Amino acid sequence: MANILDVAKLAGVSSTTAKRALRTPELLHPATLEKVMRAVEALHYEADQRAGALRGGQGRAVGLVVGSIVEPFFAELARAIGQTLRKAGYSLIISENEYSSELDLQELRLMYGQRISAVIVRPGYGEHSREYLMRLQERGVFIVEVDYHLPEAPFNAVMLNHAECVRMGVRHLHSMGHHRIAALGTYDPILHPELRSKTFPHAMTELGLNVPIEYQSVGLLNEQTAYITTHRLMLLPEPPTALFALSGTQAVGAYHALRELNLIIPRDISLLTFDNYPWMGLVNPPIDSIEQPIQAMGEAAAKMVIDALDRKYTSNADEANTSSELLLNPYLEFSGRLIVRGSCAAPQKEPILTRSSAHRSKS
Amino acid sequence: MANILDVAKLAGVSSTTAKRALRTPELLHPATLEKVMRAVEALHYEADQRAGALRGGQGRAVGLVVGSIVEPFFAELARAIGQTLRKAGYSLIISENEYSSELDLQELRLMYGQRISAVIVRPGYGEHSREYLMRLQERGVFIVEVDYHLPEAPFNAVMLNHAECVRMGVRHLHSMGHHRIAALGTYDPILHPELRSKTFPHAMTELGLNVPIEYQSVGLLNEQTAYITTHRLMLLPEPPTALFALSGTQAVGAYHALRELNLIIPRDISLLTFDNYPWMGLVNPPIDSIEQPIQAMGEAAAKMVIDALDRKYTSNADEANTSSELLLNPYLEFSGRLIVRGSCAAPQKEPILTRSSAHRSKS
DNA sequence: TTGTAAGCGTTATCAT
DNA sequence: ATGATAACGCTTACAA
Repeated sequence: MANILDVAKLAGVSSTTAKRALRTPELLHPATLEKVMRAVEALHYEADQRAGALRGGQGRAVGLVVGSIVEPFFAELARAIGQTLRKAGYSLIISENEYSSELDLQELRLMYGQRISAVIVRPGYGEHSREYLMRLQERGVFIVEVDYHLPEAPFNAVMLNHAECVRMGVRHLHSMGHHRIAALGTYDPILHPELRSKTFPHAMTELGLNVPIEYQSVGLLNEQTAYITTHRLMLLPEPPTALFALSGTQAVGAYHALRELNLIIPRDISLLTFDNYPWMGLVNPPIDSIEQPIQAMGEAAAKMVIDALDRKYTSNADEANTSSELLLNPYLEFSGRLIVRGSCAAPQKEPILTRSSAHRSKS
Repeated sequence: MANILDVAKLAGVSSTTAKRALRTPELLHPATLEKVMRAVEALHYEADQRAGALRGGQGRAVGLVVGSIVEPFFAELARAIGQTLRKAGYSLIISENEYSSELDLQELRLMYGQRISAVIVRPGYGEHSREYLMRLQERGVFIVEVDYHLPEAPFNAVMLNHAECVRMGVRHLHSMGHHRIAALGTYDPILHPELRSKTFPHAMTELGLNVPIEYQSVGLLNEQTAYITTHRLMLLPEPPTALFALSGTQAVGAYHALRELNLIIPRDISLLTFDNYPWMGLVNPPIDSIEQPIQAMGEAAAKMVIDALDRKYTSNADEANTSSELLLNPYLEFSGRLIVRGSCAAPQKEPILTRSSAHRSKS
C-alpha cells in the first residue's frame, strides 16, 4: 500500500532520494540514508516492479512454456530455471502447451500481456506460434528454445544432442547382438516432427540394420500410444528383440504392456529408454536409460536470459557487442549419458513369443 | 511496441474509443468499431496488463508457492491450478519454498514485487512467513493455503482431510490383522508439524494399538530419511509388520530399503502409502495407496481465487457480501480414496526377519 | 456515441 | 548530495 512517495514524505526527503537509499546508498549522506531506511522499515515499503518496468526500464518477469509440467523432465527443468532466475531477482511465469503450437500461441499471448522480458519455450509442434515468437523477438523479448527447436527458427536454443543420444542407444543395443530393434514412435513431418524418431532409422542404417515397415508407427509420444504400440509390436510374427522408448513417458506405457504380456526383461525383450525417471531404478530389473543433464540445461537457459537482459540494460548506447560469448553461441547442445542397469541383454536365439503363446499368457 | 494511443491515432479516434472497441464493442458505432479493429490488427496491438493494473484496476497475475515442483503431487496441483486460472485470463507466477518458511518469505516478497492479486501457497514449516502473509492479506492480496495449514492462521484453505485419511489407512492395516504398524515420520511441533504424523498415534490408540517408542523417529519427509528409517525399523528385534508411508516420496525411500533387505511385499512386510504415483502401479506387487483428489483440489483453489477477485472487482460499493458461498466456506476439505492393489496382506505369525538374517541377506 | 484529462508508482533527466 | 518533473500505457470519471 505504501509507495516510495510515502516513504519520502515520512523521511522528509524527495522520492528520488528515498529511492537512492535503496539502489545507490553510497551516494547518500549517512544521516539521510538512516532516516529513509527507518521510514522504509516503518511502512514496510516494497517496490512495485511493474511501475518501474512501465517507465521503460528492466522487466523483472520471465516466461516459461513447457510441454507438460507433470512430466518429470519438465518439472526438473522448471525447477532449475526457476531457481536460477529467482536468485537473480526474476519472477517466473509458467504455462503449458501440451506440445501444440495452437496452445503455445495462446499462452504466449497471455504472458506478453504481462510484458515478460524474456521467454524460455519448448515450442509446440506446428506452425501456429512461430510467427508470434518472431514478433515477440522483434519487440525485444529475448527468446530461448529448449528441448525442441522449430525448424529454421532464428532463436537461441538449449538442446540435448538428440541425434547423438539416439545413436548411442542404438549402438548399445547393437553391441549386445540386437538386430530387430523398434523405436516407440516414428518420424512424421507433421504429427511427430522431432529429432529422435527422425534419427533412429539413420542410426540403424549406419550399423547396417534396417527398420521393417511393420515396426513403424506414427503417433504422439504419450503413455497410451506407447502401450498400444508395444502390444502391437510384440505380437508381430517377428517381434523386435529390443525396444527403444524415446521418452520416459513412453517407457511407462511400454513397461505396462510388457508386464501384461508376461514378458521377462531382459530375457524375452530388452528395454532401453530416454530419460532417467525415479521408478526406473525401482523396478526389477532396473531400466537402462539415457539421462539428460536437466539441471545443467535449465541453468544454461536461465543464464542465457539473465546475461541477455543484463547486456540489454547495460549497453544501450554501446552498439558493438563486447565479446559476448552467448551471442556467438546461440545454440547450446548438451550430451546425454547412458546408464546401464540390466534391462538390456543379448537376444535369445529363437523368438520366445508367438502370436498364440502371447494370447494364452495374457490372462 | 504499439499502444492504445497508436491504435487510436491510426483509427482516427480517441484512446477511450479505441479501448471500448475491445472491451465494450456494443457501445460503439459499427463503422467506428470497424476502423478500430482494423487498426488493432494492423498494429498487432496487445494490451499491457501491468499498466491497467497500476491504474488501480484488476491485477491479472496470481502467485503459487509449492513445496517442490518435482514432487508429482505439486506438479499435478500446479497443472490444475494453472489451467483453471489461465482459462480465466490470469497468469501464474510459480515458485518453491522447499517446505521452509524462510524461503517462503523470500519467494512471497519477490512475487509481491509483481503485485500479484492473489497467492495460493503451501506454507513452509515455521513462523517466518506467517506475519508477511497476514500483511499481504491486509494489503488486499487474496490468500489460499493448500495441503498444509499454518496453525490458527486466518486464511482460506483447500485441504485434504489428512486425519481421516490416516485413520482410513490404519484401519485398512488393522483389519488385515496388523498390530505392529510404523509410520514413516513422527510428529514434532517444530521439525515436522504436520497433521498426518500427528494423527497417526491417535488413530492407533483408537483401535487399541500403541506405537512403541522405537518405532518413532522425527525427521523431514524426504526420500533419504524414509530410506534410513525403513532400514532401522526392519532391523529392530521386533520389526513392524506394516509400514505406512506418509507421502509418495517416502514410499520411494521405503521401497528401496525393502528391496535391499530382500524383503518380499506383502509376505514379509505390508506397505501402504499416501499419494498414488505412477510407479506404484508399475512395480510388483503394485502398492496400496491413499489417493488425493489433486485435480479437484487444484480447481477448487483456483476457483476460490477467481471468485474472490471477481467479487472484489464487482462489489466495490456493495458493502454486504451477497450470499457468497465461499466466504462462508473458507476451509474446504477433500477426502482421499484408498486404492487396494496387493501390497498389504495379513502378517505372518512369526517374525521372518531377525537381525542376523537381515545382515546376511544384505549382500 | 465519442473525447479529455488526471493519476497509478516508478525512474531518467535535468536542475540545484 | 538532493530535488522537481515528465513520461511509461492504461483506466475512469466527467464532459460534450
